[in-house]
Amino acid sequence: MRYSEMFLPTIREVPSDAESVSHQLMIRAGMIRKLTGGIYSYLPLGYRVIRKVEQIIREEMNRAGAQEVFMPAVQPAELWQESGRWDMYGKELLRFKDRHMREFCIGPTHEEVVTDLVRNEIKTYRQLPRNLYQIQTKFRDEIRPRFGVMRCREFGMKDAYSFDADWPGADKSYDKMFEAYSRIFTRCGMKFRAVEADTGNIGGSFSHEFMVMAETGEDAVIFCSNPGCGYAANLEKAEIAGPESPGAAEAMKPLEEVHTPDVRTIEEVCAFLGVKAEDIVKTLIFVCDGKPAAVLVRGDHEINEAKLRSYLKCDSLELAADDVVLNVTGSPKGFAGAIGVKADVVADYSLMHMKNFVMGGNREDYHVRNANLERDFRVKAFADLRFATPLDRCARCGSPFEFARGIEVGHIFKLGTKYSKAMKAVYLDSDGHEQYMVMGCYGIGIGRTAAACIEQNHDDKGIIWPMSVAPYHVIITPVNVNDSGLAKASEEVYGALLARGLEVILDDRDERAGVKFNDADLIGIPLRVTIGPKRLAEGKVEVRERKSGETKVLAVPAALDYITDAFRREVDIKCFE
RNA sequence: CGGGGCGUGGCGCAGCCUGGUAGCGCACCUGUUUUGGGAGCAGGUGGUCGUGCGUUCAAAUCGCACCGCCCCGACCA
Repeated sequence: MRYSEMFLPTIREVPSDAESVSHQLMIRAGMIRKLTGGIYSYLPLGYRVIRKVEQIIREEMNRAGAQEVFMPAVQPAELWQESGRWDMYGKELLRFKDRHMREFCIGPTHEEVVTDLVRNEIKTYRQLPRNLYQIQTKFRDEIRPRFGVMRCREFGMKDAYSFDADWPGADKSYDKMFEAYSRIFTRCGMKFRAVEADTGNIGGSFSHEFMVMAETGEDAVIFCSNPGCGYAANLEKAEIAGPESPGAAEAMKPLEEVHTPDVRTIEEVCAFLGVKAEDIVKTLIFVCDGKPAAVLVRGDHEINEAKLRSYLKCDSLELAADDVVLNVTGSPKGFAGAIGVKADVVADYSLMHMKNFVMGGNREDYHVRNANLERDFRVKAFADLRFATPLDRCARCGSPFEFARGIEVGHIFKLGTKYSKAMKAVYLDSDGHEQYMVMGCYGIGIGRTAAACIEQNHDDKGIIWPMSVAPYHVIITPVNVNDSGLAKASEEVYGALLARGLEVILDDRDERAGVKFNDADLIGIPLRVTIGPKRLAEGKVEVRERKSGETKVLAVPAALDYITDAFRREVDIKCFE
């Protein structure tokens, strides 16, 4: 493509409303433009990258035996009522009515539609397993879209759904997708880790997230430092080694109420009473499916709501409002404790052996010292309810954890029979008995993958595309298009590279060399051929690699071969043989 | 939804406090000189100052309301 004819508006200045590197660069490189909050257009350059990512996904999904379908974005409410998610999904689900006042939504995901499709067509174990996938636009009315295409409301997603006759089969389908995802993100040129994750409102028994490692990632992940163990998980999910063994027996001291006027936070309590955060027990009141619950953790720990939600097995969970706190504890916020609280009490494992601790007094401006389990209050159950800290140890092997940040580009779930039961997706087994299909579902955010790729592959001049997803492989930069010799040579190189099947930009704009070099760097084309008067007089051109900055001066035929080799070398996936 | 910030040519901003002429850089158009890392000179196009109501002789500027956007929290590919 000739640059002079392209719709490629690059921007020199950093847009003021873009925060993350990938967001800034996607706008500056003319890949995307915002239509409205969380809704973006892809311009030609951006869309080429999207199509490259999609193509890699297609190839790997097909290789793994999945088949591509295309399901509707608009979905009837009845299906969602059948699965129970019409009421559960919340405000993220964009709902509307048609002219007959029938209710619909725009699909944020497609478990309902695909389950409906499969239950109507698959009748026997002989037709299983099947894996159907699509690449399609989803809409999730996110509370706060941000970072451009990284977290937006309308976005492209590859979603796949597997249907198996039994659990071992479903495990096999899951493993195949795990393998396919690993190949996909490797081919996209990214460093990633698969980590165990919380299943959220998709549901199911088990899941892995594919995390692209980046300091700017929204997710915290932990890894076991022992390579032989290999445990890795989202911080939300990360299991902490169970209760420690009891320390030296300490005698219980008498409970003592202390006046602590206007002392509410852990920091304030520490300062006022001269105690350490780990000597305090923090009491938070939650409302779980309409019922209050008091949750206890040590003062230096944070409650993990995802763990709490899964432990309590509740659909809705939120911190209690002020009036509920007053009602349950008898005091305003800041003085809640477990003694005499009008709610079930659950506590983190770390409390099991605590003695003589400080906690809220359930009375305004009072705390208590020397509180003790059993003697002063009862805990209904102990569980792992908090976030891991750098002091914690791996639950599997006892080694220390390492912390990192990542961007969730893919998520695979073992759904089990959640949807097949709710929607009666059944088949007849070889004995003629009706059985529920065992499902899995597997998502990849397309735009997010492209954005994550930029987060990992850029420098201060712009994007550095891996060859496999680059919008073009080569850009030819004649230093001066008004020089007829340079123009002619550029056209020849352009034609020759196209003939070799490469995707090429010829920067035929009447701009100064510096402008063209900067644009080429910004949009991140992996290889640049510079054609200038001095080299050309010797029949030579320069080939520069974007990533390394390495420049080779070569005669034209040698340059063509070098470029072709570099292309093959980088797109070739050696890592899988 | 709660907390914070911002809306002024396409982009980045100043002006607002202390009401009275809309201004700067980049981009864009014309001419000219230039041509290997974002050129120089000369001339030029383009703005309902987010929207509405109010205060005032007079509002980008003061007040109120609304809308939009960005950042921080609960969601997720």
